[in-house]
Amino acid sequence: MKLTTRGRYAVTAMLDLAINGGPQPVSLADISGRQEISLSYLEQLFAKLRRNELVTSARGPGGGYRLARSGTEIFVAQIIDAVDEAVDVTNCQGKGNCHHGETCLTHDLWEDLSGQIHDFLSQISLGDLMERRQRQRTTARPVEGLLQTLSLG
Amino acid sequence: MKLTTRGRYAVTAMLDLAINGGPQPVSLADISGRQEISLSYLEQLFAKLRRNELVTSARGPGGGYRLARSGTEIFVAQIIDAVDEAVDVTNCQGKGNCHHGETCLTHDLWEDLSGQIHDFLSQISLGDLMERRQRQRTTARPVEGLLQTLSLG
DNA sequence: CTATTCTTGACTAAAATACTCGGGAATAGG
DNA sequence: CCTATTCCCGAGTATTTTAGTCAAGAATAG
Repeated sequence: MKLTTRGRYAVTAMLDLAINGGPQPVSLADISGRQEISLSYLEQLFAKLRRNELVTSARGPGGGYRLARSGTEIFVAQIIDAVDEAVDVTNCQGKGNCHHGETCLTHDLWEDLSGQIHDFLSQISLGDLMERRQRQRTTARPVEGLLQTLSLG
Repeated sequence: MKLTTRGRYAVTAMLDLAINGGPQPVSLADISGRQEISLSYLEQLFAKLRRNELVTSARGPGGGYRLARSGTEIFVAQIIDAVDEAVDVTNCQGKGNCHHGETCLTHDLWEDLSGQIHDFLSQISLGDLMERRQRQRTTARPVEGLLQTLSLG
């Protein structure tokens, strides 16, 4: 699990799709305009999102992308996994060629840590993000503790 | 909050220090040998760790680094923050120059997400990691659910 | 037929990462 | 004092990743 701007782009684009889409597809040109992400870059991202079956596509005029399923069934972790392919936990990937056994331990450790983060992001769906957005719009309260109720409540 | 290999290097090195250190300092050469991280790279990382007051240093023969305080008082988030300076949440950093207000929303959203992860990693100390390592050594059980008891229990 | 939109692959500029190198400054031990 | 050891610091560099361009093509609605 990596946490980079690319992941943010992808989540942003998917959220745009969740908000502005529905039965009718949304073109990448639209998303590009709204979110100010270059069209060609979006194309690359969506190629991956499609391969990971998070979106479906329709060609031709009026075409575009649709969520492959309901926003409540698409999770942030899935989106990030789709575009930010897993970090290679370098050196000794299970090869056991570590010197004193120590090295491998710290790798396991890191894997576990990112696993925990992964689990955490696996609990947050696009639906949750939309719901929160709604709340933020209606009530003009400052941002506080996103998802307290969702994941750790 | 970013999650990269540099952060892993730093956590690994700090854990090495926590394990192999004590009242007497540990030289970077030692850590470099054990963890197979280049000495010069370690120097760069430890310069940051020192500036962030996570370690103290002693020059001259027999010198090296010590944890600035007990391992139970040093948290993974602090280590990562020290070496992986915060991502700039690009575009419109609070400038409000976003088009439809949508862009800023997704940025807030991402900030909140990484904030959550930050909080999570703020709960895990070097002491916790050492404790876990101990458990793993004594009992030869497969790795499972690191920190369940710690953070989400 | 044509404009629109996805699809693909190759290529590129810029940034970040993971280093190297060289010199210096402090200090423990002789 | 001398010397080896160790931290300290800045500059430079190779590699990788990121973010983005470009060009050609295939599907399809109207």
